[in-house]
Formats: sequence, C-alpha cells, structure tokens
Amino acid sequence: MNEKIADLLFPNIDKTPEYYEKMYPKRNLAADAMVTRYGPSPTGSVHLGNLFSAFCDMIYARQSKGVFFLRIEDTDQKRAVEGGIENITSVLKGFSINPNEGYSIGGDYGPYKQSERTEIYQTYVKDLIRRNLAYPCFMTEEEIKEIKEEQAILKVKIGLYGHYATDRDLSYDEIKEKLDNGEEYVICLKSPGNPENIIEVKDCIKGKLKFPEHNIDTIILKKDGTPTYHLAHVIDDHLMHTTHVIRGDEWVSSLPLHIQLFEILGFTPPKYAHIAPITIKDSETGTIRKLSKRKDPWAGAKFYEESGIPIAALHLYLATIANTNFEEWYLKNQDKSIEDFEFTFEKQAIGGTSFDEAKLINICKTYFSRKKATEIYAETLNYALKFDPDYAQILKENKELMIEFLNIEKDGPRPRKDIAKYSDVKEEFSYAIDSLFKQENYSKLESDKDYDLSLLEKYIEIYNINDSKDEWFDRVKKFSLAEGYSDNVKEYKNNPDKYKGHVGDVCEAIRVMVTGRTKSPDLYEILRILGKDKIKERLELFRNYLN
RNA sequence: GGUCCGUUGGUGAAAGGGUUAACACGUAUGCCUCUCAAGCAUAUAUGUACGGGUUCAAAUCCCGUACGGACUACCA
Repeated sequence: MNEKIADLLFPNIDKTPEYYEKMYPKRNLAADAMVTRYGPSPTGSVHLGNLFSAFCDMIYARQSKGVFFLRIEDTDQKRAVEGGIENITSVLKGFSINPNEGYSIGGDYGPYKQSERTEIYQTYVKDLIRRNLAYPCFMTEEEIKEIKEEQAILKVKIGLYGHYATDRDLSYDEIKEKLDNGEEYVICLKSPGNPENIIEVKDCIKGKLKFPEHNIDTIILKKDGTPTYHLAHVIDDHLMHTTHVIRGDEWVSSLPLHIQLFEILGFTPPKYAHIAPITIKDSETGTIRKLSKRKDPWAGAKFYEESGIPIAALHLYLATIANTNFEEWYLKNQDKSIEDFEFTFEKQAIGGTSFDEAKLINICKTYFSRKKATEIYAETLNYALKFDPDYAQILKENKELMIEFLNIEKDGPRPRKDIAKYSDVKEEFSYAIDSLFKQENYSKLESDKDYDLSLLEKYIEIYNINDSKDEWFDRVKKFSLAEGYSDNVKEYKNNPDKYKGHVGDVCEAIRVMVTGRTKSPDLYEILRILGKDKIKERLELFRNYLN
C-alpha cells in the first residue's frame, strides 16, 4: 500500500538510499578530525555573523586536521538574489576564509549546491513514504495558515499534528483521486514523537538542552518538490559526513525535529554547536539586539573591506569573540598566530556576544604597530588600488619616501599605534607627499594660536640636516633660548613671565609649519626626511595661509 | 500563548560552592617628554538583574519574578 503510494508520487525516482550510501562512503580521516561546513543561502550580502560562523567552521576543522566545506543552500528560489553565490565566494576569499572542499572548489561529496541535489532528497522521501513515515498533504497554504491562526487563538501548540493533520492517513485511492484532479501537495513528516517524552540533546557550546519530543508533521518537501531546510540539512550532513554542525543559535529550537529526522532516516546525528549571535546595544532604545545590516555599518562584511580593516586583524577580533580566553593568550604569546591557539567549544559564549568597536580598532592598531613599514606600504597600496586609485598612483610614485615616513619610530620598543585602517594612512601621513600637501591642510588646525613667521624663517636658517637627533634637539634648545624661549619646559612653568614660551612652543610652530598639525610623529625625523628645500616650501605655504 | 536560551563594571568578559569578583578594552589622573601616540603608575562593581531557598559557605546549585533574545514559514 505505502509502496504503491510512493511509486504513485515519485514514479521517476528509481534509486534507493543504499545507492547514495555507497556513493558517499565514510571519510578517511582521523577519529578526532572535525568535518564542518558553512551553508549560506544566496539571498543577499554577507553579514558579520555569517562570516563569524564560517570562521569558526574553518578554525575547528583546521586545528583538528579535518575538512571544512562550503555548501550553497539555495533551495528557496524565490529568495535567490542575482550574483548571490558569486558574492559569497568572493567575500569568503576576501576575508581569507578558505574552505578546502565544496562549491566552486570540488570534492567527492558533491554536488555542493542544494538545488542540484533534488533527486537525492526525493529518493529519501520516497523511502520515508514507503515506510509510512511521511505522507502527501493536499491542504493549500491558505488552509494551513487558517489552522495556525485558529491555534494561536486557542493558545495551543501551532502546527500540523493530531486531528489537525487531516491528510495523515489518506488511502491510495484518495491520493490518486486528488492527484488526478490536479491538486497540489507537499510532503509532510509523519512525526512519531510524543511531546510527553522529554529528550535531552547535548550541544557543544550550550551544554545539555531538554525539549519535549517533536510531534509536528513538519513539511519536508515543498509543493515544487524541493526540500525545506530541515530535510536538506539532515540528508546533506549525513551524506557529506559532517561531524560538527556549527550554526547560529536560531536553530536551537529546531533541534528536536532534526534529531527526529536523523533517527527515522537511520542516520547518526552529528554533534551540534550553536553559536550565539553577535549583538549590539541599540543607541536609541538602549536594548540589546542582533547586529543589523540596516542599522549598523559594522554588520556588513563589505564594510570591513571598504574601510580598510586588515583581514588579519579582523581574524584576531573574531578569535577573541570565538574563545573568551584567546585575547589573554594572544597578549602573552605575541609571537604566535591564531593557528597556534587551541579553540574549544567550551570557551565559546553561550549568550549573545556584543560587538565592541573600540576593541576591534585597538586590535587593528596593534596589528599595524607590529608591521614593518614596507609591509604597511604594500598592503596600503593594495587597498588603494581598489578603493582610491588616485592615491594608489601617488603611493607608487613615492614608494621610498612613504616607506621612510611609515618607518618613523618603528625601530624602538614602543612603536606608534596611530593607524587602524588602510584608509587612515592617507590622512595620517597627509604631510608626507608634497603633491597632496596643500594650503588647506593648515585649515584643519585645531589651535588658533598665532605662529611667529619670522621665528620660523630664522629657524630654517640654522637647521642642519646632518645633525643627529641629539644635536638637532640641542640646536633647537639653543635657538629657543636665543629667541627668548626657555629651553626647558619646567623652567618655563616655574617662571612663565621671564620667557615668550618654551622649547615645546618652538617645536609646535615648526611642526605646524611642516605637517599642518599640532600632533605628529617624531619631528626630527619628519624634518630630516623632508629636507631643507621642502621645509622652505612649507614655510611659503604657511605664510600664504596666515596672510 | 507555547518551547528553548540568556542576564557579572562604561564595554568584552574570567571565576562550574570557599580569602580583598581575574584579564583585556575604554575613561580619568600622574610620570616620561618637543606634541600626539606608545610605555609606566594609580583610579574606575558598596558587589554578580530582582526575590526567596539549600549550605558552615553561592556569581556559582534549586525555585519564582522581571527584562532581553531565538523559534513557533511550502525562509534559511
């Protein structure tokens, strides 16, 4: 009887589950190797949360010498976005999150795109019908919706179960008649569960979870013959031999369903690790909510690339979110890299993880402070090539000069931390390139002090580019004294009436003249790299600005 | 309404019954100093959402309340 219904519904399915079981044999991996997967649906731009979850997939597979594969979950053609898949692969690549198997890469467990696996899903569904564990349901979407509304009013459990599941036991003849009438149908699970039973599921991150057993006749095949997420997840992760399903915790409540599906299909369920969402405190309402692409620029993956956050720094940040003890470890092991750290699910946050912009920026600054000038130059050029071609051209033409500037104060034990993003370089080193240094640079000055042009003119006369740093500063001090400025800040503070100012004021004037700012890296170095001629040019610019 | 999860400082958080609740970020002040950054030093929870209970002892275990989140789609 069920055999007949199965053949009636799926006349073209001639394969059996055994066929696929043979086709996708067990992976030849060490016992503790994790097989993880990232399963995005191509419905739009990539969210930081997606990236985070893919990052977790990658690190766990990598450190256990397992496999991390990419599977495109595109069973809903209505929501598909043009170019969505290409966008996903390019974003992953851009963020150095590299699956070692899967869509666009290849592997023995494909196809890795769910829309190409319809026959596989239907084979298993046909078998389920044969075994009386699934059935066709001819209710229309409207009818199902009405039932749910009614259930909401009655305050009972929502879904198809008990007497609500009217098509549960349709006979062959009844089904045949409806089919002949051209009625459309979906395939529902004939859930064998009893909600009185409590099942316990162990989540790698959240620990033991208890649920009532699943008893809803959930739709597993839509009327167009494609599977819903639940079925696709169970069949794919079984056939692809995923060992650890790492996914957002919005899936936790589907766990009883998924476990049940694994059971009735005769599969061993994988281990689950449900990761907490990345949250943020809403500045308007003060409440904590998920990071939103609409409201938070930091939520979109593209934003990081465009604003020039180094990928390695973002990885470091994601690692600090992933394992709460990573940050401390990294601080103590600065010579090591993410690969050397052993991530564990136990150290992963259970509740929401709040996005901390200040911390990300701090990590970025530390990242840059440890980079060599030549590396910063190369990476910045790379960034500019993509997002600021004009600046890229300038960088190319001034390679040696830029590297010299980027190298200021790099040697010492206390490297500067003033760059957080590639896009900061242009502004931070605005004084470095002559063609970019215009009179307008002075208008950004915060101080409206009067600077003594004649003092600067005199200073240029005594400036000697061959001075060592100490000689240079001695000369500045002597000059200050001669011009009526104290050569010692403390001395000036004790006797402010005796002087026009102190050596710091003299330096500030020089600094403003050459950089257009009151703050800058080491002044001696800047003057030396610029050279006397350029210093003179800056004086002229400054003169024009003041007049 | 139902099911499940969470709630420690300005922020991320550590601490799975036992001295003054780690560490990091941020902020503030001081030192250093030609400025800023960095570095160093100090400060920054009258107490772990609230209320009960268990215990010699609770942030840690139990119950209740409040608040927040997820799911309750022929979306994933």
